[in-house]
Amino acid sequence: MLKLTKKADYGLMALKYLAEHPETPALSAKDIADAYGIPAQLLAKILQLLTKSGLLRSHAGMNGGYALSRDAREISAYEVIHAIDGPFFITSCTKGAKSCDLTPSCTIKEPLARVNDTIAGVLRSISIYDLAERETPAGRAVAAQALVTLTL
Amino acid sequence: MLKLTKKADYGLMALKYLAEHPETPALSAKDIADAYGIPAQLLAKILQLLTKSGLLRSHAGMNGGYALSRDAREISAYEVIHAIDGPFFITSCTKGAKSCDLTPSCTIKEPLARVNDTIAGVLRSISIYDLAERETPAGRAVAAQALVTLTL
DNA sequence: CAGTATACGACCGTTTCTGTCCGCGTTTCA
DNA sequence: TGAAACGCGGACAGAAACGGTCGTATACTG
Repeated sequence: MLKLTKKADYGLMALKYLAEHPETPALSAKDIADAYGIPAQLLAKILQLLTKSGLLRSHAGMNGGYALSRDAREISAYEVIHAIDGPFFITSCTKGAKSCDLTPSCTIKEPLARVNDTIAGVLRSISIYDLAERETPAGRAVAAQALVTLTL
Repeated sequence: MLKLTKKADYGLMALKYLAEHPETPALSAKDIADAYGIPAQLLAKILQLLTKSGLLRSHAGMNGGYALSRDAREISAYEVIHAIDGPFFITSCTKGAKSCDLTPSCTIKEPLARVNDTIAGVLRSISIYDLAERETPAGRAVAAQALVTLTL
């Protein structure tokens, strides 16, 4: 419940890794998988999803692999999660048009939809660059600050 | 992914329903289940969990049922979700002490933990009362405002 | 051509989720 | 006192999601 899938996790890790190696033209799925000790074939599929969503660019053949298609600052965690796990919904019901069938049941869904938007906003405010930042000096102020207002 | 379970949903709906009927001394699981058209036996178990967590008070026997143990304003959505689905974690790894086994893999977990806290904070700022509020005049200002600061 | 890499679909084992069943204890009321 | 209405709690089964693997086709490099 309210948990990222491992796929999304892996995807974020992979993008982070790519963001940390901007010098190399491309990194293969295996390279990244080895770096983190995650299943290579699974990672490959995740990277393919990210490629289809336009977050990565791929190149086959020797010395091929994947590279970020934009600056790490311009890729949000939300985009990554959305690309991998599909549309983002807190509730099981609120899936597009057809809500909870009949029954005026889900009067609760409306406020929860706002919560959903709030969380999505938080995720949107976080970029891969934010995740990739190495050392975080204790005394340092805020690197990224997301002001979110939840209005019920 | 990042989705509430139906149980949590049902739990929130049930508490909302109870909050909307403060006059009645107690409502049975069946009453609430019928009101929303959800499986009665399943709801019963959910309400039992909420009772064990101290959010509800139960009374057996005829005309028994459940009632809020505190004012609806004093029960947060977070408490409900936590009571039903257990500890709240965005990531699969961050479960207490033992993180992602070996490999310095999850350097990504640290920033995500903050996201986790942020979301938890949002959920904590929402009470059952907020959910239960009926009409929300379009022109009305904010009913509840949660200012959340995400610091990466 | 040989080697390396992505692309993509099929498949499977495990876990989690949802929902049901059943027997038990408790309270109320006739 | 006994039946009915209710909460309590374990066991369990079907369904779906998840995590991961395999095999094969395709694309690029040298």
